[in-house]
Amino acid sequence: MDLTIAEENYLKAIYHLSEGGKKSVSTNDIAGEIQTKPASVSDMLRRLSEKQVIEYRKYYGLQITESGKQLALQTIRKHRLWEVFLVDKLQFAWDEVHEVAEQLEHIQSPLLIQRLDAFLNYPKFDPHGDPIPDEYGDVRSRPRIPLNEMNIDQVGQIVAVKDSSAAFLRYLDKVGAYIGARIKVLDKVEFDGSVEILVDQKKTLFMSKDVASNILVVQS
Amino acid sequence: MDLTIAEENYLKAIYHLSEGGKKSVSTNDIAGEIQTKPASVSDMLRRLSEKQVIEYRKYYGLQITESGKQLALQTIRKHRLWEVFLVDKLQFAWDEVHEVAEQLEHIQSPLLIQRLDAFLNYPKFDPHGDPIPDEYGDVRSRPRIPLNEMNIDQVGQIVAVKDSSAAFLRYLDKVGAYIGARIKVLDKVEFDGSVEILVDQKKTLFMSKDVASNILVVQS
DNA sequence: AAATTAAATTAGATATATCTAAAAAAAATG
DNA sequence: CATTTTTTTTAGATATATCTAATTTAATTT
Ligand SMILES: [Mn+2]
Ligand SMILES: [Mn+2]
Ligand SMILES: [Mn+2]
Ligand SMILES: [Mn+2]
Repeated sequence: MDLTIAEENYLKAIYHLSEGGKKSVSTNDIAGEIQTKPASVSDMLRRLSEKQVIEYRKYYGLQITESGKQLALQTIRKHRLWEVFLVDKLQFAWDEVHEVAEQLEHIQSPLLIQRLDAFLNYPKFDPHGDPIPDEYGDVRSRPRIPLNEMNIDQVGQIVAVKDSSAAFLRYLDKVGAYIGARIKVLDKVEFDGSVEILVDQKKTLFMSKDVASNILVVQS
Repeated sequence: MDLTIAEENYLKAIYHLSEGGKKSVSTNDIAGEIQTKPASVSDMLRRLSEKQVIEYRKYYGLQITESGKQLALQTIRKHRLWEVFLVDKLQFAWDEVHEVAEQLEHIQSPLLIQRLDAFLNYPKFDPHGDPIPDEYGDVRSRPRIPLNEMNIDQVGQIVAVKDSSAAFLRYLDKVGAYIGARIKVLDKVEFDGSVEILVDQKKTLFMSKDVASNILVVQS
């Protein structure tokens, strides 16, 4: 029982919103996530429910089913593998890959994904630091916290970004914050939550709380 | 003015049928080529005509326009580049690539194709020996003839296949006829048009006229 | 608790893409 | 050249996916 491209996009959005720590996923949330109107979402929820990838009671809410979760994870797996391909093999910048991966993730061919995975040397994370689910849908996720939650003098390493928009990623390129960079918190401003960090033991950076909260780190 | 995936598939079929040396392309031909019903074709011809990629008069026939030809060539370019990628980089066999390339050819990203072309080292031919149009739609086609039109004692090289079906390609694999192989015609049977050839100066092969007519060679 | 506001769904429309069955036009046949 | 056959198109139906506007349900406020 296959999903259409639209259904895959909706299901992926639902999965992301579900995992995003929100108690319940609303019709408006989904509409916001995939740039569509709530009326269209209601319609799609009915269809996804018929295909048993979500459980849905009108006006109450929805829950992704186990099979829905597996399908979403496979689409995410494909999306992230293609992103690695674009960056590692075709020299795309990390802010240029999203739209193309959004298309490539819908290509149907198990053999293709298996071979692509091998060709890329079984990567565990995509260019934005997000984990790549394996073929069984297992995700090995590292414990990671937003940079703004670190305390003064603590050290760590940037491992991912929460916001993958081109604007944010280009800003990070510009200031020299990249995945893998070692950082130390030099100062935190109580008033607005902004932070000052040392990158790679040589460069000092100021950033707003908003920016810092979209940078994910592992402490060391 | 963009085409949908279905429109791209129809236009590609029309282009192939037009180039195939046929004087005129019929509704039934198109239906046969893309596995659909003539009624659906009529409907699509009206739409392609509105988008000015074909000139179409009901019951009379159709002609692909210059802009239609360019669009078809770009889709063909993408299809063949992806085929090269699948075979050269992901170790697909030449009989496994068509279905996947049929999907990949519709991915929209000029940058992707430009980078893919460079990554593959600007290949001129796909795994079936078909020429890859350049980004301006120019095709450098070699003069090539069906193997069954060669005469006894003539020598040449296999450069392409006319039929790219998995069944035919697997047969060629089995008997050891591959693109690039040097051949010599040892014998031709007048009665049924079958031929006997020597491959790479060591292996002798018998093949029916039907098989030979689907193998394209350059004489040397 | 009634009234208001917000969220979600339904109704009805449009666009794409396909099909079967019927009708129309063109081609082939005697 | 009239008749039959084939080809092509149209009519009408179905499925997907989206929208706006109207309605319904739930949540919030007074
Ligand atoms: Mn997508
Ligand atoms: Mn990513
Ligand atoms: Mn295709
Ligand atoms: Mn090919």
